[in-house]
Amino acid sequence: MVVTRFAPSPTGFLHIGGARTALFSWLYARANGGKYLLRVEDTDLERSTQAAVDAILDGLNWLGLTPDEPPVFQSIQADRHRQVAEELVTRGAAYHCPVTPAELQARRDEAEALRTKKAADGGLSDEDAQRLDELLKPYRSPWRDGRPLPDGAATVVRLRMPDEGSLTVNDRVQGPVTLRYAELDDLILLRSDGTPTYMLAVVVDDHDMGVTHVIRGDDHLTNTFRQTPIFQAMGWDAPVYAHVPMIHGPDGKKLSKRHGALGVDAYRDMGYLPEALCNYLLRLGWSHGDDEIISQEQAIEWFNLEALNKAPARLDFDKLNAVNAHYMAQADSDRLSDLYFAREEAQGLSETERSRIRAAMDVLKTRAGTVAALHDASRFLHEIRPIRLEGKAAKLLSEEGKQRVRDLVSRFGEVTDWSDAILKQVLTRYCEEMGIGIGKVGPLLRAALTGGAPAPDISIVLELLGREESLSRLSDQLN
RNA sequence: GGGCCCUUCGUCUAUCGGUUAGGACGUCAGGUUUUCAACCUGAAAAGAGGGGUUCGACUCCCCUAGGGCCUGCCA
Repeated sequence: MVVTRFAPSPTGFLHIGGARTALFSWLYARANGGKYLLRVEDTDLERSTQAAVDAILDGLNWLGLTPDEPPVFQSIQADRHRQVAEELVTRGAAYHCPVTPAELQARRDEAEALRTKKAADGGLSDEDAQRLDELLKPYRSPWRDGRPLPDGAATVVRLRMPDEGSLTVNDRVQGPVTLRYAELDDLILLRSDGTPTYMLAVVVDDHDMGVTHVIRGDDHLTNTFRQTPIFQAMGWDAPVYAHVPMIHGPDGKKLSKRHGALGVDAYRDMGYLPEALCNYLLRLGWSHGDDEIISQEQAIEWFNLEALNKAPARLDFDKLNAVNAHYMAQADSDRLSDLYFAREEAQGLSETERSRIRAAMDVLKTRAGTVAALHDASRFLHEIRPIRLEGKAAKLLSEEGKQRVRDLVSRFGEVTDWSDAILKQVLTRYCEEMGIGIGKVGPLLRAALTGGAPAPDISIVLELLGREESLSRLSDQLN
């Protein structure tokens, strides 16, 4: 059975890139009748927070990407990880190494110094060049071949990376990728305090959880070559890998807070619908012919790893907005009303306003691109009497203008079926009888009815406002 | 520095050796029109550069340029 997982580290919110890989993992599991799991990679206890865990769970929940089983917390598996590390040592695939972080840092510093020297002087003495060469090679501890450990020294456990040969991984997105083992260090499996590192923990957990397909950002592509040898040394089957390209900002640079590296909660706050965000994210780097609007059912049916692109994609808010506008128009009106009323800017609304908005939602949702935009789109339904006309609108209210409003108030007053279609008839008939274009009264009515706020067709505004409110707003202008 | 990955309209993408290189968002023009939208019609807009392979390359190969990732006792 196919088992996928999403494995965020809880050091911040669930960002858009994470949401996308979660979506892909979820879809792949669904498409193959498999299971989708969540593992919280909290091995770095310093930086992991409960708030971040909550934010990630929240975000996934909002998007509908809830895991099929309760989340696994990596930190509580530490004993198991240690046990595997020791097993690796007894198998000869790993070894204890007493070299300290300070010594390692000194190495890097020396290399850096040599490099700056090279850049500055345009060259290096043979001796220095050789030294730099040595320093730049992937790390191999002097203890890898059984040199006796100093008494009482704290050690890390390092993986013994082969010196010869290479590894080819058949990535489902990237295709076959080959790397020579000599390019990789003897990476650390267990820190000197006995805690497992990420490289060890992912491998053990992916194995223990029965993960068959790892779908993750391509920033992990090289890590695959660090992890596969661990699977091999333990005699475990490595999962199938699919490294998906990362998302870039609109400027093509790495995502930063300025442009989109926000938590998915920020997208919710901006008024995007989860299904719209999912649709947009799905189309970012993945395609199914010319299809743009893809339902969840279709996505599950169509999703495949091979159709994923290898190039990074840029975030495009215009397109996201367009997709969202589509889903807004399709969405259930009561649901949208509830979403809007839950927002901060809707807190001051009166009961009357709320019920007007709810009743108007069928119309409003086709005009607002986001839940947030519902606010402006519904402003004309607020209790804004008496409306004061200013500037151009006030000038429209000449004696002639007043007479027309008076005429219309009386004609509208006779309407028994207060519906948009009838009201429109009344209005056009009046214009015909008076021999004027609708342009003569339209702007005036609109101003009197909405106070200049964006609003739908006049007849629809009349219907949404209701007979009493409409007539009152118009009559207000006659005094 | 080294290794690996990437490169079609402004953006997301289709194309899997033979197409007028298609669609979507955005842009522009026109239409509709009582505001703002929406909507309708139309237009402009692309194979990074250079070499090959081939009867024929966006598509396959190589080089260059540009971008990204990894190179941590972070994940």
